[in-house]
Amino acid sequence: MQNSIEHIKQSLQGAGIKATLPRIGIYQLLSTFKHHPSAEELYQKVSKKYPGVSLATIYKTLEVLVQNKLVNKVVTDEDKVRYDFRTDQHIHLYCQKTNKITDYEDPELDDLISNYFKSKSIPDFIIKQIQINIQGEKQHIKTKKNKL
Amino acid sequence: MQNSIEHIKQSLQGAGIKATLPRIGIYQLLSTFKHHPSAEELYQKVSKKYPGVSLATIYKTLEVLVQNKLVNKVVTDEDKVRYDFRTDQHIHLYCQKTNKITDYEDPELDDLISNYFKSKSIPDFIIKQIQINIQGEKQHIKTKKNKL
DNA sequence: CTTGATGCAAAACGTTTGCAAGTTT
DNA sequence: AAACTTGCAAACGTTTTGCATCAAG
Repeated sequence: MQNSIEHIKQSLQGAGIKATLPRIGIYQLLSTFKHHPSAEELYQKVSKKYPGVSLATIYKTLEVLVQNKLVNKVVTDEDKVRYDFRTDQHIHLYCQKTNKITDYEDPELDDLISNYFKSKSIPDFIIKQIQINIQGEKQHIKTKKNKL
Repeated sequence: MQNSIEHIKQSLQGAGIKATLPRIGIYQLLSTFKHHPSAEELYQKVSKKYPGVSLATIYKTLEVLVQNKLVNKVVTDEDKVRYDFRTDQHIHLYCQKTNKITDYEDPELDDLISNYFKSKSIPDFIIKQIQINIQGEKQHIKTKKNKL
């Protein structure tokens, strides 16, 4: 299993940081989300499994994970920062109804963009990263009486 | 002149909000920037022309402008929110050296993306807006001994 | 004159910090 | 045992709020 405790532990140790219980819990939990939660949401969820973990530890841990490139920060129009288990280049879908951020996989679009910038460069600007965010509304399809 | 006091006043009144001195000052000042300043930066600059304007008013005014679609919010990896005079779809360049955000005009890329999504849609997701941000480093070209 | 905007100071919010006590290696 | 991590509570920086005063329509 990809995100087993053992695997999580190894990721942490591989990054050269101690595999403490709060870290394992937070990093593992994050790996299970399809959306990208805030520190507060992680705190709520982690607390269920590991009661006593403080919010400060959530923040400190997330910062360590980000510094060690195990996790990515995601900013939003909202106040709070979100965290993403994935650190590779991908597209984010922002649902304006639920405020949830999810991933969108589209290698074709990735290619389109990167090919475009191979031929065209921006004057006096060295491109390090191209970020694409798609805002919109997720449709929650019901099996019966489909609202769409 | 595009961004004259008169023109600014009309924009405010056209949006149905009172054209007060702080609003005129803030909105006009914002129109003159090539980058996208924070509330604090606007406060510093506005204060020079209109001493006595409070930071709270800057925030309240910006919120009103955003609500009335005269100004756009821009989020960054940093703590603070930035504000953009332009409300039409365009690309942002984030300079990682100076933390400045500037506009990048590329109708060709805009077309490329919008054409792409005409043929391809995202399952269960209604696209409202596509945002492209380019992170990188602005090169400050010297006249002689060009570093590039 | 009516309505809505301003300024002030206080509060709120997410996030960070210092430090003593506790864990991991 | 050494080095690092944790929890707590207090501090932080940005943004918001309540309310009395003031300005715009």
